[in-house]
Amino acid sequence: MIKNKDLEKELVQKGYKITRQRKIILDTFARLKKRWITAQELYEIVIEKNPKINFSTVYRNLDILTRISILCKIDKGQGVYYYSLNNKDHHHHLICKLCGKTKSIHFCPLEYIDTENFQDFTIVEHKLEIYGYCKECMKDRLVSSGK
Amino acid sequence: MIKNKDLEKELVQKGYKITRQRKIILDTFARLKKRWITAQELYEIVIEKNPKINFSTVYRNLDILTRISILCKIDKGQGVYYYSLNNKDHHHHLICKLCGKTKSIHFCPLEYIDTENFQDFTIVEHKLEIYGYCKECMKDRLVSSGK
DNA sequence: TGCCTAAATGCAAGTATTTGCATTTAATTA
DNA sequence: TAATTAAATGCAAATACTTGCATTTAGGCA
Ligand SMILES: [Mn+2]
Ligand SMILES: [Mn+2]
Ligand SMILES: [Zn+2]
Ligand SMILES: [Zn+2]
Repeated sequence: MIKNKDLEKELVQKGYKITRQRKIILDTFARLKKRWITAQELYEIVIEKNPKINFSTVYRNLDILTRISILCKIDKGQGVYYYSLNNKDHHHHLICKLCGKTKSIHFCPLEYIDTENFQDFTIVEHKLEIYGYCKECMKDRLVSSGK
Repeated sequence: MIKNKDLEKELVQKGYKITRQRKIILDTFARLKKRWITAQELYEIVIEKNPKINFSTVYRNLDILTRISILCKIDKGQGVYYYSLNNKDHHHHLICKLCGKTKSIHFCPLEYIDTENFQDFTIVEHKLEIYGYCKECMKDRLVSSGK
């Protein structure tokens, strides 16, 4: 169970203020657990509790929460970003190009890369996303292509 | 030397038409060699030769050329995409967060991933980008932080 | 060469996200 | 508790990119 109180503590500790808007946003993600939502979907949930919250406040909070790793932000290839509570452990994603389903993988390329070859480049971040078809969607593809 | 005639041949072979607009775009990338440019920069070069070419034509062509791997598209983290002629070999990028310089690397995570573990997921694409600081920018950072 | 048609373009409107700036507010301190 | 102030918010405009639809055009064929 993810407690929004813990998330608030983390924010305070990093010097951010706990605003009414931010509380609602954190609370929403805590209740959604690991479900992925878009900025638009978050906005719609959030205005139920505070009808005058602004879209740019939503975006600014998504940005901060992502940068401090409370949220995870992914591009499912649909022209919109998806957000959800981040796992504590470092991971990447498999993303189904058809249904958008995602799966975390604990493989990380940085463990395999020969960083000795990059003395002249200091790595600070990386992004790996793997796209394809999940089992179910692959089945559908085979069927519709006449097996 | 990259010849735009070769690029045109590739397009024809894949069933695309060679329009006046497309010729100018291909020619521009061929002449720029491996320099990275944004859609805006391309548009500005291209209207010199045909002042009535439309921005959406530029975007649509960038999209097609990227999808068929004639161009490579990267996110340097500045809120705009950069495009350049693609290498023929599969590669990924190191991107400097300060000056935007990029370096191709021929390391690919898919060679290290244990695909046996993903029988239930069919991989068709992947995206790896590594961000950090290049030698020069790292030097500047060390200096400005008081060595 | 002229006709035909699918593909490409132009244009205008739409979408997702970001930003500048004036105002409000959370949290610190007196 | 009231005063202070940096951070956060609201609002409106900007940016980067995409899309629908009417029109044009490349390239195949008679
Ligand atoms: Mn994640
Ligand atoms: Mn590349
Ligand atoms: Zn799927
Ligand atoms: Zn640099």
